[in-house]
Amino acid sequence: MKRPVNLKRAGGRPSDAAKAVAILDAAWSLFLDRGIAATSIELIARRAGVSKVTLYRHYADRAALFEAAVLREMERIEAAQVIGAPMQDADLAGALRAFGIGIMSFLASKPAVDFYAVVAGELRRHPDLASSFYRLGPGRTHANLIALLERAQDSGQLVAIDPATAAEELFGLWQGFSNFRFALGVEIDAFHADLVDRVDRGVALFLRVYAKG
Amino acid sequence: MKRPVNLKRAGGRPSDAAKAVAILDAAWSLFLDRGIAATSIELIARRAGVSKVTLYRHYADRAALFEAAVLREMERIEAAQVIGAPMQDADLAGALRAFGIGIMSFLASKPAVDFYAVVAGELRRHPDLASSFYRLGPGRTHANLIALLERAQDSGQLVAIDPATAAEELFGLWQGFSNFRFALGVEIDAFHADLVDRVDRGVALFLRVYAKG
DNA sequence: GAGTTAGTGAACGGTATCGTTCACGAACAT
DNA sequence: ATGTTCGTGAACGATACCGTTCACTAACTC
Repeated sequence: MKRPVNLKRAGGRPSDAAKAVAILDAAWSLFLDRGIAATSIELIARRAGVSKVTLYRHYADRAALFEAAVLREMERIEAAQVIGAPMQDADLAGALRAFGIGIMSFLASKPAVDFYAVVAGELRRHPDLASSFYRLGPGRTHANLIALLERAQDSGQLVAIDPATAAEELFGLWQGFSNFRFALGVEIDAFHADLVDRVDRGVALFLRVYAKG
Repeated sequence: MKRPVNLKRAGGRPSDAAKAVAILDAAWSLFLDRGIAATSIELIARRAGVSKVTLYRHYADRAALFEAAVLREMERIEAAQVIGAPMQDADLAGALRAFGIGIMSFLASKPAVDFYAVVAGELRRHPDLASSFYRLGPGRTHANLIALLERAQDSGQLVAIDPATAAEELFGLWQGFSNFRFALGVEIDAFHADLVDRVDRGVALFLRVYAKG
């Protein structure tokens, strides 16, 4: 029991929160540059402008620091996400369009692409992080899209189909082969340029098949 | 100039090719277990049952060994792939169905999922390998599917559309959210169970919109 | 002021890795 | 038999990293 945390924490020099975030910033940028396994604690401390002792005071060890960095990035991404917000879907096509633009812009954004590049190789060895990632990412998107489609069915705008299947199809129409582009970091500018048209084409095709009346 | 390769290679003990493949086998299995950066040369040599000197005689350094392992795995995968083979497409639906089943079975197969898990994090730092991967993988699939659709257009089975766009849409219908499942290694059994139905649904939806007549 | 905690820079012991070298035996061609 | 190459096991020097300790200063509470 080295540090009796939360025990008689009365006086003493206050912990510098800015250093904690500097450490996470440094760690994340190094993860991007050279990968997780190839990034040493010493290098992180140096780039953060912090002594190694300070780093170890904030994060118990390599693994704890890694998890903290990944979780912070997840939260950032989650906070920046506006997809699936409860929207007025009087106009179903408009709602789908907005949803598609939101999710595809997000997937093609630098934070998302970077995040994926960092954690992709590591997730298989961190099942807890992998499931968190799945829930916050594709799982949530899928659920939100299902909910949207169900509301449209309830209001008689869509024919009766399995919403989960339909949601996969619609998302697939938007995504196409682009998941490979995101993973490899290629042709992303071109994707952005075509994004809105791509989403509109997907919505149009989807509604031509599933719209009622 | 340590080893004047291909110079007066007359006598001498023959190089043991089996050891070279044993090294690649060991390297790949270790890459899968612990990741590329966390796998040491010494460990690879030990698992391959080979001395470190022998390893260095076959592969100049870490990077060369890594590239050799990845390239061999690419070739294996390419050899096992039968997608896009010239097929009789009197029956367009049947041709699309066969194509879809082929490509989606492949993407969900263990070698493909494993390959992706190993190289995903590393490709961003190996642009040459990344472009090779893109060409052999999604690029080739896309091109083959485009060719198939163009033939269908020429024979009057499809309405006039941009084949590249249509190919993306069709592939997207097949894939849906499954790229995330593959990358995370989750729900792959369930995907296999539903694979044929999924492909058929995609083909049906696609043809309902684009089939002529 | 006293007491307590945060932070620094430097150094520690221990371990691991890289790529190489050495002496030696094994397998081939001539 | 001779020469040449392949392979082994062991050790090498160099470097890097981990997580900790030390002596010291800085910042805060009481």
